This record gives sequence, structure tokens and C-alpha cells, in this order.
Amino acid sequence: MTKLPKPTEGELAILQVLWQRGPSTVRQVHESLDAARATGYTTTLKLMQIMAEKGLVARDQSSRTHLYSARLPQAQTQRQFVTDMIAKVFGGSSAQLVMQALSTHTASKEELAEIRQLIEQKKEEKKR
Amino acid sequence: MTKLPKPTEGELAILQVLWQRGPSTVRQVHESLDAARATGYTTTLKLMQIMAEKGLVARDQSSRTHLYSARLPQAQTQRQFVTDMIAKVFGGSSAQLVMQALSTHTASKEELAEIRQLIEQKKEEKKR
DNA sequence: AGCTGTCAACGAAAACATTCGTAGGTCAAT
DNA sequence: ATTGACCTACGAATGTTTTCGTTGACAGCT
Repeated sequence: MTKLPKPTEGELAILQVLWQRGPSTVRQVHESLDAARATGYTTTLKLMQIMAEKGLVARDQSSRTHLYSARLPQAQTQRQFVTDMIAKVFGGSSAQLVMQALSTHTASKEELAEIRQLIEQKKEEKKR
Repeated sequence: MTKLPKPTEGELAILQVLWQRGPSTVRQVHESLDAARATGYTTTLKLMQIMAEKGLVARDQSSRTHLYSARLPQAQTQRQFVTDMIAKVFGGSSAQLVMQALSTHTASKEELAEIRQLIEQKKEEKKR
């Protein structure tokens, strides 16, 4: 298993769509992106072709309009970015990242409860 | 007030040093970086000059060896990156980012307590 | 058969980021 | 006054990412 490269910004935007929609054609992706990125169709196509080369996406060529799907699980990519960011922006402190995220971006009551539960669990683990 | 551009990777590494050390010369920054980045002195210099142009750092030219300092508070930059990342990698869900960070990167007991406290506070706010 | 709209492929330009060599200035010690 | 160490400035090469124009193929319609 060759390690896949870290997606660039543009690639990330595409992955986001693929994760959300599941396997999609270039046109579908391009249209989903349209709001966020003002860019031509061939740009999206090219990017997706490059991603296929890199192995970031799988491509089904059986019909004329190819079907692309993400090869990386979303969670794994998220982990990669979080790790990177903790090192590069938070000087290694994951707690600082969490605090920053929590204090500026409010979560719902349910989410807060979920997070709290995770913390309790972590604390239990510490005791042992 | 002109909005400052998002720092690139290399710039971030330099900012990191400036935040930690306070105002520093190019040499000091370069030496601090040395472990992490295998790059020549003039590369660091150039990067810092560019950052000065962009407004990311302030430069005191009064003595021959210039003194550079970060113009952005660390917390503000962290906020910028977190916000960006929530949008681009977590599809807008801050809670997911927090969960991801907490579950893969363990924090100390004290930090966990601190985070928990912040959550309790948030929950109180929700009630009102 | 000829037209039209849609597609993938490709190549090249443009934009951006990183790297370093070289030159010229200043300062202090010899 | 010359040398050597150290500094900034500048310009150019390299590398990476993004962008798009053009081409040729295919499919459906008239």
C-alpha cells in the first residue's frame, strides 16, 4: 500500500463533494462546486484526472461519462489534516486546537453532550 | 484595515518561531528552524522579507540586523486555520473536528479538565 | 449523412511558493 | 587599509498547483 499524498486545496473541495454525494461524474462534481469555486468545467476535469493518477480517487471508465469516487475514507483524511495542523499551527498541543474550535464555533447541545462523554471516557483511561 | 493573507506552510513555520521567541533576527529564526527545515540562510531571509511585504510580520530596521516580529496574534491565526479547516475538511461541523482531535491525540488530565469546563460553560449558555 | 451537444484527453500558460547564488554594504579586529 | 564575518537585497531557477483552450471522439436527432 503506497501512501497517498496529502490532497491540495482544490482536490479537497472535490473530495468533499465525493464524500457527500458518493460516486459522481465530473459534471455533477463541477456543478456542486459551482457555488464555491468560479472555475471552468475543464479545470474540474483536469483536477480529477490528476487525482486519479495520484490514486486519490477511483475511476470507473466503463461508460462514456466516467464515474469517480473517493479512495480515501473521509475520517482518515480528517485525521491527517488534524495531525498536520496540530503540529504546524498549534505547536503540538491538541488541547489548544480543541479549545480554539470549541470557543469560536458553537456546537449543538447534542454534540456538546457527545464530546463531554468522550472526555469522560478519556479521563477514565488516564486513571488506569 | 487590509485583510492579511493566509500564511503559507513555510511562513507558518517562521511565525511559529516568532510567537514563541518574540521579536527575533533572521539568524535567530533560521537557527530555531534548523532542525525542522534543511534550508539555507538566504531562503529564510527571503521568506521573511516576503512576509514583511505582505504585512505578516513587522520589521524594525533601526539597527543593521533587522528585528522581525509577528503582526498577527497567534490565537487569531489559529482561529483562521480552524475555521478554514472546519469548512474545507469537516464540511462545516466543528464538533466533528473536536471529536477527531480528541480521539486521536490524547491530552493531559489537566487539559481534559479544562476542556470539560469549557463545555459545561457552553451548555449553560445554551440553556438561556 | 450531417449537425449539435457533451465528453475525455492533452498541452501549455499562469499563478504561486520555495530555494539559493551572487553582489554590495557595514563593522570590528588585525 | 585590508581582511573576514555577517548582514540585506536582488534576481533567477525550480517546483507545484490551478487554470483553460483546443482537439477528437461519441451519441442522439433530423
